[in-house]
Amino acid sequence: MPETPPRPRRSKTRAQNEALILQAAEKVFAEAGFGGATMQLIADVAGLPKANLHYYFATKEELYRRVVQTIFEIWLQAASAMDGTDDPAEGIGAYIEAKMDISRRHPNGSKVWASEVMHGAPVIQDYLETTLRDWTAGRVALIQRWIASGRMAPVDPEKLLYMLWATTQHYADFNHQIETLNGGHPLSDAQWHEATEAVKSMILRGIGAM
Amino acid sequence: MPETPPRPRRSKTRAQNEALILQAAEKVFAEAGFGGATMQLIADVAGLPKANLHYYFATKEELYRRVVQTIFEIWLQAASAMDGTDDPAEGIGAYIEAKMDISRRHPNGSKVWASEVMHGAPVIQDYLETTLRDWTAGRVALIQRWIASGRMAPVDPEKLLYMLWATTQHYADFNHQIETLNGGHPLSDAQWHEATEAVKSMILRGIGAM
DNA sequence: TCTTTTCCTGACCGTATGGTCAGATTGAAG
DNA sequence: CTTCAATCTGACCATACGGTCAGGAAAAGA
Repeated sequence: MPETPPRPRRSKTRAQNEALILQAAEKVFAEAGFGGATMQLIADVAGLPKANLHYYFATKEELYRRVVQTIFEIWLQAASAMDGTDDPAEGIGAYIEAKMDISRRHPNGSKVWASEVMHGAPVIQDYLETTLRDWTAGRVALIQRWIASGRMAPVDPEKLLYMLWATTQHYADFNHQIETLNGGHPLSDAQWHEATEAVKSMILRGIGAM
Repeated sequence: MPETPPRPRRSKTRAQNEALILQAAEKVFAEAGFGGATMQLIADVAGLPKANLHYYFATKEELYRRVVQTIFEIWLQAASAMDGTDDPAEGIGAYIEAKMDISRRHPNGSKVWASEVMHGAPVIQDYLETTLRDWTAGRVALIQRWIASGRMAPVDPEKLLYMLWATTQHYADFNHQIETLNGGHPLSDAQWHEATEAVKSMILRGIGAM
């Protein structure tokens, strides 16, 4: 009974097509919402027949679930940016930079995540109650240690986390509004840098970590 | 040719039913998104037959448009909170309080607004380009005057506005996530007050206005 | 009371959607 | 070449949706 011997067989095709479909699905779910998205449109964006989607993903719900999980994992990757330093300005600054970078590179993912949470998190409720709750508890403790050591002002750690999430994700979720107020143009490289620095300076000063 | 003589006739019924339908529609659009909402479900929530909805609102789009417009007007009412003072701590503090209050009292409206913007603002694009753009320009000028007078640090006014919107609306749009991290319980009166004060203190200190 | 306008609603319709399936195609292993 | 599992897809189906409509009920004015 071999563990994983000649498994792949022809599964390179599978991996490629799954990635293609997930990418198209993320875009369509972000632009139309779960209810407004159609399997036909996702198929068109992916350049595949609709029936082929159902070969890889049995139902629309399953495809959506995979999209949300992918986003959640990307989102958690930035979580480690806060670790590895005992300087709150450095840790939180790095976290802001990581999250702003995600907002820029994965705006669709951020929108799908926001939409999922706004609708009551029907798919990722268990993630919220386990992974996210644990992660949050750990960072709250970390921030409390920073406060105890006198490196930052005694702010409410949870409210600080909410402000970090809200402010950074706003640049992804509301990018259309920001573009409109920017004369209809997407933010340039320089403007993204300015925004990141502005968020960092306002928040770090706001928590007395500068 | 009288201007507006015995107009009302029996329109009290109309006003009542329109309000009833709009309230139900706001809830359903917030929980399911535009694509996921159905006229049947809105009708059930309102306690009316579906055909009756189409008597007052010809199409689903028209009903949605009215819901979004209602929210936008509520949203603009808080805009005046920034005026009437030459102290940024007072003006921005009042604005934060007003927006936090809206997040608490109209979470569904905030969600519909967020969803609309995330999907590219198909319905309220003209509002963004006129009313919102003008309002924003006015507040940017106000903030610049505060900065010039030395009452606050020289922050980027637009990025400050984005942070105000993001942070306050987060408590409405992501209230499900916040509730989950709060042990599954909605925020209490005291917790709402704490959150408002936390947001105020972090932001006001962040812009050097304390 | 009679008339007129508003309000109400069950039944119906065309369409689009998520999902299914039988059968064709492909390509690596033997 | 043959085999066989993996991949692909046009055609199809049941359902649910937004919207329509004819006609009834109710109230306001005369």
